[in-house]
This record gives sequence, structure tokens and C-alpha cells, in this order.
Amino acid sequence: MSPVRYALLSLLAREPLTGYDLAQLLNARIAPFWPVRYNQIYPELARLEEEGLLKHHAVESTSYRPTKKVYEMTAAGREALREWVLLPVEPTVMRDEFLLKIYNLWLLEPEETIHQLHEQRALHAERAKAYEEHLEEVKIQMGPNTQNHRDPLFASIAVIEAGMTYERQYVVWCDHVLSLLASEVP
Amino acid sequence: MSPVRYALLSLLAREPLTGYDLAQLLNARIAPFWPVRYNQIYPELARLEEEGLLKHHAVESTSYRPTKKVYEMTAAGREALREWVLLPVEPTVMRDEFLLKIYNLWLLEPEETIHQLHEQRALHAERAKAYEEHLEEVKIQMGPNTQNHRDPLFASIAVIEAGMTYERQYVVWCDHVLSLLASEVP
DNA sequence: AAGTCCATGTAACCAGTTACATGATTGC
DNA sequence: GCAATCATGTAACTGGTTACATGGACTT
Repeated sequence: MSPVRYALLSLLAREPLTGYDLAQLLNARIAPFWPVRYNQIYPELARLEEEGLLKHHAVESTSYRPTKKVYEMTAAGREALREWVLLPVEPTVMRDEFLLKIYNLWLLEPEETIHQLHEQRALHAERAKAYEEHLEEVKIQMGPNTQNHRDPLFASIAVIEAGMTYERQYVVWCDHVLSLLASEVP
Repeated sequence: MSPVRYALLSLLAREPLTGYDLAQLLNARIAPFWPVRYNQIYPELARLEEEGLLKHHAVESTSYRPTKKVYEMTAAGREALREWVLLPVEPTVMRDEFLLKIYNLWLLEPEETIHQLHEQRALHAERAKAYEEHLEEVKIQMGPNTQNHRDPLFASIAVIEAGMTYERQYVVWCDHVLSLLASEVP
């Protein structure tokens, strides 16, 4: 099945949430491991409930707002998630549009390439910083006991660190290519 | 438009190729920046030709095989590619299924997580090695003049290095999480 | 007065994947 | 005898994106 459902289950395994909350969390810049739109979320939540992996209860919020549906995970849901996690994964090929463009760098004037690289570098540096800040927050939230692998925050930290090192490495790579371009032409 | 067309154009900007060749190159483990299936390629090539970005000439290969269509780029195609390359890009969010699973690590027994991490580490290490080897080949092929940004191989090297550092960083991250898991439990 | 935030959903479209189809040759 | 390689394509399905739809309160 589509990984979207597991993205939803992954968050709901930690705390009950509404569809809206789920979208916020999944698309937040700090933990964007699986961006998802509302229109995918709501039908998927309904399907998951049909299958007995979730259940919801309605919550009347401030009078004028539509009634919220707060979803929470069932035991069956937790088991289904565990099973999926244990399945082996093929590493994803990173389909990076920017790399595809860089592959055509030889068609451009050096200044054009340099401009693109600076732009991309800035974007990734920004993301790296967002990860760093979020990591600090989570570490503070977790307290001194950072070794406890039963704590969901332990897992959060591992994932944030992955994102952070990815973004940092991207910045380093941009700098590397920029230096290659600079060192040429006497 | 879909980036598939630009993946095709990117390769055809360097040399004439058949649909089959294109699939081979795009899916080769060494340069998998945009894996594509045949069924996407053939219709897309036809469309690109209609638009005047490509042209093909038939080549009778060994008698028993279907006649090849060797596509090559037109001036208009090259221009369209250049234009696309110059458009700004949003960095892609990496949708890594494994990270999504690691996010649920707290649901697993440590040995289970460790197993998964070792598996993933091995796959990425293998890929890193493939990139390294490919990089050496391309460097040899390019000769001493590695600074010439007009040489398509200069661009190839930049992209291969991106893939290589990505895979290496992934391995480092796996080791990092493994060390966190090992250091716990007295 | 315009735009954003909460909170839900539906409909239409497009891209990408899986499966199906053909066919002789070369290597194991 | 079986699988892989070259070489092309079509059909059906599915997952994801874009656009549409509603609606009151709060901020600028």
C-alpha cells in the first residue's frame, strides 16, 4: 500500500490528532519526511478507520468551526504499523531536479551556474538551520535521558539528524562545485 | 511539464541515443538521477519530436531485431533544455521510506532496529562504492583537463560527486544511530 | 477590505507503475 | 532448456497534484 497511510499511522502512534493536525505536522519544514495534502489525508483516514486501524471521536470546538474528528490508533493499527516497519526497504533513489539541471551545466555560462548554485546553497543552508533549531528543541524537551530508545523522541532525534546531515552535506557539495568553477579560467 | 522529458533531453544533448539506450542510462546504478520506464520513454520521445525538440532516423540493426530509432537533439531542443535549466528550482523534499520507518523505531526491539540499520547501511555503502568507481572512470576518460566546464564530463563529475557524498553521509548516519543504540542499556 | 487560520471534504487530471505483448539470439 | 539482451510499444490502474467548495473569526 501507499506509504501515505504509514506516515499517518506513524504520527498517530504517538498521539491522537485530527486530519488538519496531521497535514501540519507532515508538511512542517522541520520534519518534512512525507509531505501530504489534505485531499489525500481525509479519504485515507476514513479507509484506515474502515479497516479498524484507527478510530475517531468527534470534538465540538468553538461553536462556529466544523466539528473536529480526532483520530487515535487502535491496537490493530499499532500492530500493522510495526509489521510495515519490519519489512525490508529498498533505498529510495533521490530524484533531485537540481542535480538534473547541474548535469547540464556545460550548456551554461559559468556565471549562470554560479548563480544557481548560490541560490540552492542558500535554500539548503536555511533548511539545515531549521533542523538544527528543531533538534535543540527536541533535546531540551527530552531531558537528560537521551539514551532511552523507547522514547518516541529518541526516534525523532535520529530522523532530524538524518535531515540535518543531508542538508549540511548538500551545502558542502554546492561549495565544492563553486570552488571548481572558480578555480578555472586563469 | 514533467521532468522526465528533461531527463531525456539532458542525455540527448550529449549524444544521439535510442529509447532503449536512454532507459539503460537513466536507470544505471551509477547515474540514477531519474529512473524511468520504457512505457514513459517511447511516448515522450514521440511527443518531443512532434514539438520539434528532437528528430530521429531509423537504423536497421542486425536483421532479426526491430529497426532502431536513433533520436538526436535539434537546435530548438537544446534551447528548450537551456531555458529549463535556468528556471529556479525548489529543493526536493527527500521522501525516504526508511526514515519514516526509523521514526517508529521506538516501537521495535533494539535488535530489530539494529538489523534494519545494518541492512540499509550495506545497501548505501554499496552504492557509494559504485559511485566512487564510476567517478574514477569518468576522470580517466576526461584526462588532465578537469577544469573545463564546457566539457559535459565536468558536469557528470559534479553530479556523481553529489550522489557519492549523499551515500557516504547516509552510511555515516547509520553508524551514528547504531552507536546510539549500542551505548544504551547498561 | 483582504488575507490568514482552522477544519473539513469532492472532482478532475496527470504522472508514474505494473502488467501485457512480441521475437530472434546469445550465453549458461 | 531457460534466462537474459536488444528493441519496440499498448492498456489499465493507482497515487499524487491542482483546483474547487464552504465559512466564521481574527489580524493587518
